[in-house]
Amino acid sequence: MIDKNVISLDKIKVACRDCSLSTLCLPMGLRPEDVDRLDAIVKRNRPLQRGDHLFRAGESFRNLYVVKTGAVKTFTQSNDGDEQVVGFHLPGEVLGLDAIQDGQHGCSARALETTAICELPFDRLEDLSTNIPSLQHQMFRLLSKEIGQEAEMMALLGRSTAEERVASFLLSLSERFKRRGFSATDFFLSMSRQEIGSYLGLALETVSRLFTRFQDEHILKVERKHVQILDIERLQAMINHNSSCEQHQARPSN
Amino acid sequence: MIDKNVISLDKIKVACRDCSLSTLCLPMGLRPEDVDRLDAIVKRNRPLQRGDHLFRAGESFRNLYVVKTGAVKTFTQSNDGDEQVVGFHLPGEVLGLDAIQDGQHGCSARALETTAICELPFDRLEDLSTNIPSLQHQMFRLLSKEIGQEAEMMALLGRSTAEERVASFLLSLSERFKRRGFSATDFFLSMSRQEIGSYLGLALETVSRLFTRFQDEHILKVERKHVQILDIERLQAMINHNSSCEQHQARPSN
DNA sequence: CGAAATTATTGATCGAGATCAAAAATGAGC
DNA sequence: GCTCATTTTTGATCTCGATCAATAATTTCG
Repeated sequence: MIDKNVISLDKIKVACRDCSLSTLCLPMGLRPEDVDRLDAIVKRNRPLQRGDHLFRAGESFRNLYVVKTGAVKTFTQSNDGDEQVVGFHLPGEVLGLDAIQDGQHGCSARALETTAICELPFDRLEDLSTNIPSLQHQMFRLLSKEIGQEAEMMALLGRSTAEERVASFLLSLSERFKRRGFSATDFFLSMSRQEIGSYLGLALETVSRLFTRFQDEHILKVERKHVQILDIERLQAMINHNSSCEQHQARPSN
Repeated sequence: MIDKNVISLDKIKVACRDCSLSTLCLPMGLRPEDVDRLDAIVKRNRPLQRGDHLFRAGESFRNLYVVKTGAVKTFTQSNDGDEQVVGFHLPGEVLGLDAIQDGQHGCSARALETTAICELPFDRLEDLSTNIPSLQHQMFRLLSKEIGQEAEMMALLGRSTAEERVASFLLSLSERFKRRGFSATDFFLSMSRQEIGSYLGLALETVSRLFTRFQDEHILKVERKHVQILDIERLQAMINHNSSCEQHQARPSN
């Protein structure tokens, strides 16, 4: 365990220029010298353990955070205690974008597993953006992408059946893992059924039942957190069949 | 009618510095000379009539648009024709933010009533942002605000009952009208029940029934598109006290 | 003006998914 | 190893809101 942490620490010290995520993350489209300037403001702390908070709702906003390895969930908490999951964040994805507006985090973030994070002081990032037009452009794109993705999620929650939601969720994970160099069809869920349900606006039992049904229909093989997608076309058919985005191709996003 | 248009045309020619929306819109926080620089890139065309498209999904992205007067809906269209409303946009609100990412509009926008628009060429806006740090900051805040609002909407769609959704919708409109100097308790809906339902993930009949029920309970007075809020506290109470933890409030549902 | 089209209301029925409940599987601590 | 807590699965029931259907109000247009 201690050894493992040491290895992790080594890995997270990788500079932006050498980071495998650079095509997913902010450095995309920047000149090498500008990547180095960005790298200079990035802080890399020791990894979070499962359950650790990255930030809490109400805390004042100082940094954007990029997941380097692992996974993070963001959530809001209602006054009676139960939480609403707002998003799951995989390596290369940025957290805290909603807090720029009023300088205060609107949701909490918590590691779903051991997770390495890059920390970007936002005021430094703003300064840098005025000096590096391509970084400013990249920032605009990043924020815009988030808006587009959330709009898609709103559409999903507003219109879709439980089946479509779960299919959509699995396909989203699949694509994201694929882009990060992992298997698109064989992966581990780092979140519970409860958390998936909360995110998709479903009861945890419904999520569980759909996993079972998809398995019975030979679309998936599910064993606890381990998911194998056996028939990805069937999953895609479920969301195309009855849903909005007609030409929802794998666009060169980001 | 022709007279009316002439008057409108006069009004929409108001420069940013003299615009009543400047505290809601991009100029917020800018020095007067920077507002003028922003004003210089703003195009103001003649108003849209009800039903006119501002842009269509798939069109290439050139401009951001700010509603000056009137109202606009954004929506996606499914292959089988029916549309999903993504948002309603009131004076001072910006459209097109989701399209920055890939240079292509992901949804269509259409006037709900006669509507005046300010058009901001995005490339010019980017250039200006590198030269005016406070404008860049304002842009980041604008995008961030959109992200936060969409996240709230996701939470609403993911967790709430029909009652909470409609209450939330009315309160949102109320607040937005108020900020724009209109009555917070007496206004006209520019969208149909169908469109409200689509936006809230409800059937139009459900929206209609809730309007009727709220009226029976003396919370609203609704007459077609004309809404008067009689008991705003009751509406607020509906969205504050959450679904799971039910108090002694005389409602059989949860 | 009246006919046709659109939009809103109201009623009746039905079903997807929530909720309640219990058992089974897994993991954590000792 | 055993105990306790958490997570997941599975079954039974219930309910909110969708859907179907008809009517009523409003707008559009000849």
